[in-house]
Parts: sequence; structure tokens; C-alpha cells
Amino acid sequence: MSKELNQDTEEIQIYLKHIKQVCSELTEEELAKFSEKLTVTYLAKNDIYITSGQIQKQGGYLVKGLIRAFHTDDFANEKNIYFIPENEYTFHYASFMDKKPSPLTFQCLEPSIVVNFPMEHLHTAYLQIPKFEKYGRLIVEAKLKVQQERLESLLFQNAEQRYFDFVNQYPQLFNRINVSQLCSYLGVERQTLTRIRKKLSRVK
Amino acid sequence: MSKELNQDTEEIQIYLKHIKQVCSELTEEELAKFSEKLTVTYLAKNDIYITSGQIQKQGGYLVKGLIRAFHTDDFANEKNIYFIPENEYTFHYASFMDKKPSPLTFQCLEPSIVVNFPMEHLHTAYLQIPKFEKYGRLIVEAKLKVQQERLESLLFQNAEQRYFDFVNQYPQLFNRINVSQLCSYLGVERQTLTRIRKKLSRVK
DNA sequence: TTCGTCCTGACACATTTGTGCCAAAATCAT
DNA sequence: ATGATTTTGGCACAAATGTGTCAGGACGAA
Repeated sequence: MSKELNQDTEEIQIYLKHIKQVCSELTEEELAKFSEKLTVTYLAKNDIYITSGQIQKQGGYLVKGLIRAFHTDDFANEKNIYFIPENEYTFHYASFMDKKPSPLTFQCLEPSIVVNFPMEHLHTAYLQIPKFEKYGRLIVEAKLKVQQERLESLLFQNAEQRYFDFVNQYPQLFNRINVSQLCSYLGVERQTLTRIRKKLSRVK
Repeated sequence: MSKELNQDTEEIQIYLKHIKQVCSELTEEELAKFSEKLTVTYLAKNDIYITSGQIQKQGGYLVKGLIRAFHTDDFANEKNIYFIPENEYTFHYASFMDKKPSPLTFQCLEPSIVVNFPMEHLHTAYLQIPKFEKYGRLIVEAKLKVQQERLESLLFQNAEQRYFDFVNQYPQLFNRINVSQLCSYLGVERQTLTRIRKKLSRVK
């Protein structure tokens, strides 16, 4: 894992472009100001970005690659809770906001590039750039929406429907994740997912 | 279900007090301005506040009572997805934000009182009262935190642990909800919850 | 009180899911 | 290309969960 200071890289431009897209009211100066303390991290496949138990002092935005966030139980079994593809924030929201240790480990499934901002930098931005509050609200709203849909699907759909939906909703993501990684995300064991796949392949 | 216009009732004061508590920067004038278009709804036990399939034109804040939000499947089976106790917003965030039909029905488990605000009123507040953006962000962040914890508990805890946690985390809520209502919230059938209760009662 | 309704725990049985293991197939690095 | 590693599907068996039903008890309304 190598890290370098902001040298106005291509990666940082991608991140700023995303911010502008979500909240067009932000001016170039404001964005330039925000970009000052950003850093970039380059990660290889299987590299760990956040270790569980560790307090996240900075937030990260995934510019390129794919990361899985998993929980480890008492018997060292891993369960994938989230997959983070490019153009999403890659940290544990709940624990990040409360400055508590992350319950999950974030590991690269592909070589990845992350743009980082220190926690205090975010708070400074909220205070100094009023319009940044709006950006924050929109990001969190979007995240809440996705989480809510996933939570509800876990409660009122069965594993077969969830698999079917995942394949159709995120076909490009599905093709980058293997069955072993996918099963815990869907809330079942690998053998069950195998059975589901078998059943669905007969039908179509 | 009876509704009346804002007459600066006690209920509205409770709601405004909550807003002030979350975002103390908001002035009395700003709050007074926001309170103008609020209405109050009084609901009896079993009354429906939101019917699934219906677009929510206004948001509601539950001042008193208890509401369940449930999903109905093709065979008319109901599954409770959320319980909303007093001092929480009572609408479906994801669909409300997108002006889409609510996938859930909101029904009172107890006599309830809701303070309502029209959707446009919220957007106006965001535009006219900059500090309101912060309030919005904080509310959504808090909601996201709760949702995220619940989603994760569904993925890496078993039903027994979820039941145990629920009883300990929300003892006052637990005492107001019966087993039949609780089971789908925890993601299991009633029979399974009965087994869990039986097992736990032997242990303690 | 009395009636009716709702809630709960229980049971038997069917079905689904999990566990542990193995071998074939695919993938990766050298 | 070759060997090592990972991924996958399959099997047998165990365990957990769901389904349908029932009766006793709690609760509320008249």
C-alpha cells in the first residue's frame, strides 16, 4: 500500500467532479479549497484498507477498483456485508460518524485507488462552506435509500429473489464477484447459493 | 382519523422542541416560520396513517403513540419492517424522497398523534433557512446509523442474538409489542420466536 | 359476568438451510 | 506449459426453520 500527498492527480479530479455533480452550487474555489488536504492511496488486490477494531481517522472515496467490507465472527468466519465499487465512499458510515472502531474490515478484491480526506477536514468544510451541508445531506440520503432497500429485501424477500435481483440490478458488479464472496452478502451459505443457481439455471 | 390545522398546539411545540434540540443554531423566528404549515393528525388504535402504494405528499413526526410499518406479500401475509415509537419520523424515507409510492403500510398499534409537514414545505425550508440543511443532514445521518446497525445484525447475527439485543436495547418498546408483531421484524416466523423465547427462559 | 376475539405455546410434519467433505474445473503465478 | 491455489458443484447427513393446526388463557366489549 503506497500513499502520496495531493499533487492534483487525475484521481482527485475524478473525486471533485463527483462532488460537483451531486451539488452543482459549489464553486470551483470552494472545491479547490476542499481538495487541499486530500491524499491518494494505491492498493493492490487483497490489500487491507481498514482493519476492524480500528478508528477511522479519515474517510475514503473509491475512484477505481472494488472493495469488500466483511465481519469476522468468534470462529474467524468472514461474512461480507458490503461491496464497494468505484465512485462510492469506502468507510463504515455509522462508526465513522461516531469516531468508534470499525466493526468491519475493508479489503480490496481488485487493485484500487482511494482518495482520502481527514475527518476534521470534513467538519471544517461543513462550517466554512455552508453549501457543503447540502452535499453531505444528499450523499447520506442516497446512502440511506440504498441501505433501506437492502434491509427491506432481507426482511421480505427470500434468498432466491435477492439473488435474482442482485444479478439483474448490478450485472457488472455480479461479474466481478465470485459465488463464495457473494453468498454472505445475500445472507445465505455457499451451498444454499449453489442450490439457488442450480434451480434458476433449470428454469431459464 | 381527525385532522386539524395548526393552532399552535402542544403537539407542535413538542416537535419544534425536538428540532431545536437536534440543531440549536436554528432561531425561534426560523422555527416559527417553519411551524406555519404544520398540521396535526389524531389517530386511534388500528388506524392507517399511510397505505402502501400511495405517494406520501407529506411527512409526519410521531409525537405520541406507536406505529408499525408492514409489507404485504402476494398471499396477503404481513411482515413488519419497522416500529416507530414517539419522537421519530413516521414515513418511508426512500420512497418519500423520490416521491414514489410507499411500499409499506403504516398502522397504529396504539392511539397516536402525528405532526405533518407538506413535502414542498421541507424543500422551501432547505432553500430559505440554510441552517435547516444541517438539521436535515443530522436527522438522515442518525437514521442511517440505526438502519446500518440493523442491516448488519441481520447479516451477521442469528435470530436468537437479534431477539436478545432487541429486548435489552429497547425494553420499553419490547413491552408494548406482542410476539406476533415482533417476529417478522426480527426476520423469523412466530414459531421460531416461540422456540427462542423458550430456550432463553430456560437459560436465565 | 359472558361472549367473542386475540395472543400464546405447543405439536407433528415437511421443507429448507447449514456443515463437512470431496473431486473436478478454473484461475493464477512462475 | 506446469504446478499450486482457488473456486465451484455435489453429496450425505444434521440442524434449524417453516407450515398448519389446535387449545388454553388473556383481554376487551357489551
